[in-house]
Amino acid sequence: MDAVTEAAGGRKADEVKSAARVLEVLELLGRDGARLSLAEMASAMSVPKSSLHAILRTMQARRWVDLDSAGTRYSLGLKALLTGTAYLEGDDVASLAGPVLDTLAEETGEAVHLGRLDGTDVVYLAKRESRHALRMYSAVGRRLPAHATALGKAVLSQYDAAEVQRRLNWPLERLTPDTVTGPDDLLAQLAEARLRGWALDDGENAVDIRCVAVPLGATPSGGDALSCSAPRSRMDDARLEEVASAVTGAAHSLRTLLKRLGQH
Amino acid sequence: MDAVTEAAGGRKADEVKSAARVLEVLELLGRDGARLSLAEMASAMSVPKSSLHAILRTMQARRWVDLDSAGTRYSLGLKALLTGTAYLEGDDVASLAGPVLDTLAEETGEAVHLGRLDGTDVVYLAKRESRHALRMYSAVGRRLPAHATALGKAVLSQYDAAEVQRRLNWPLERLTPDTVTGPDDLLAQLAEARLRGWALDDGENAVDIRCVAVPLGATPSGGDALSCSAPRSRMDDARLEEVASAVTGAAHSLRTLLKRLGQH
DNA sequence: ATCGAGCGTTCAGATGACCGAATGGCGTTG
DNA sequence: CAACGCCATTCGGTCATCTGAACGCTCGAT
Repeated sequence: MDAVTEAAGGRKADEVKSAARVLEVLELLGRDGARLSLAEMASAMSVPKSSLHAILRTMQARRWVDLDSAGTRYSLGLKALLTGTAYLEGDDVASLAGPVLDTLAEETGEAVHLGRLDGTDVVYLAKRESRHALRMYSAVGRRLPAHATALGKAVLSQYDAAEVQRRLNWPLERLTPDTVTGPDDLLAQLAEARLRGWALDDGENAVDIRCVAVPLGATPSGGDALSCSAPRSRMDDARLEEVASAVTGAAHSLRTLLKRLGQH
Repeated sequence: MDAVTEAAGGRKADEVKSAARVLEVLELLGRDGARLSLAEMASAMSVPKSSLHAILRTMQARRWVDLDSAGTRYSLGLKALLTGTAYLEGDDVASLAGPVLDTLAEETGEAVHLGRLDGTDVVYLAKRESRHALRMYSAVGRRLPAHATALGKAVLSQYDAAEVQRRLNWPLERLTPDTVTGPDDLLAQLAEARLRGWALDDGENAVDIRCVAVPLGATPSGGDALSCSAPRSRMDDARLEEVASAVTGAAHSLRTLLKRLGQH
């Protein structure tokens, strides 16, 4: 029955306007690295300046946004730091993953990640850096399109074709020349991943980066997966298999820890 | 000129009610590790259930809070993860501190922190873990009273007595038997820290933990400091001096990096 | 089975927020 | 030196949110 609200190209139904705006401000400042003026934000959000002004005053008073000394540029405040880390501490999967990621990072020597599917994106929940000098960039909280990452494909491989069709926005966004964009290609890759037990990203998200991921199965909060990424120069096909089995082992350990937790 | 707003023992001036409530929800879920029901939150915040209900619906639709499968317990959502890390990425001090902390952690082998004063609290902006098995607990985003931490005292030692009196809430909260609570004791410690160049926390915040901190001087966003913490068993007076000089060196490096950045 | 306590949810009236235009301050341009 | 552009900020009328009480529901206890 919620189709009614979404139909007619309409606004969201019963939303509290200023509540939604607060969240939109946080998302805006979080995305663009901050440093925006009131006028810039108002136009970006299509909200009257005067309305946004009152909201920003409230947020500033509570230290959720900072105003620079000139009084003209807003950025995220210190209170914003609290929520991110608190989310991770309150999450069973993320907090149990620590030791597993440590082990996996040590075994492989490469960058390893815990990711979670959120809509059409994958969000990094935790990471361990590669010990090599040549590193890939990543950050906890960062989002990447699910269809272009091993993590995303690992999670999606647990769903059936109809579910995948429903969840993603077609056509898929292209990030590199190798990004898969059509449903047929993606579904074929997912089927392969399902059989094999792990998903592959071969330069589909960042050129020259190969990445292997294994889904964690039914976790309370949607779909999680573990991955290991490295530059192609350190990840030939043979090495890929090695890494995949290490990641599979780590995923198995984490699943075991989660089961144990579930039984109190 | 910001004294005007704080003066007059001010009631909340023009706050947008639902905006303030959104932030309060995030703070509440962030503090208590989440898992709260609507009724619990409503009573904790002294807000009618029905009002909070609409706000939580809005937050849930945007994935800033999650509702468990039973539909009765709220926790932080995935969007909350974005702001915390974005704050750190947008902050010059925090992003330059990485390598400096790495070096300091390697030199000392103990837990090292970058902290920032926020009101009467110190917030951890970054940390590196001790390499010993016996570790102290800490987390980025976590808050501790400034007067009971080396980080807080390091920052406060840069202000004069009147400023310190004004900034803190007297009497100071007692966390351990050794916490200083009176103005005279604290001001004496701050004067000592100013002369010596580093501040000390000797079990005033957590029993058996000793911590050394050095202020970073005038940073754009208030007061920052670097610290190194260890259990008393690994931190006798001689070791304290050693560690203090390592932290001082690290603080100097970081100040140099910041100056260089300031000159483009 | 019956009751009751707790939960999330709904609704119509009262209150407070939102909006657009107008104001005053500041740095930059002609 | 003056005029402009851009900025944050204020103010009263209109409308949407907030409110408190009532509802249906799922539990656990009687």
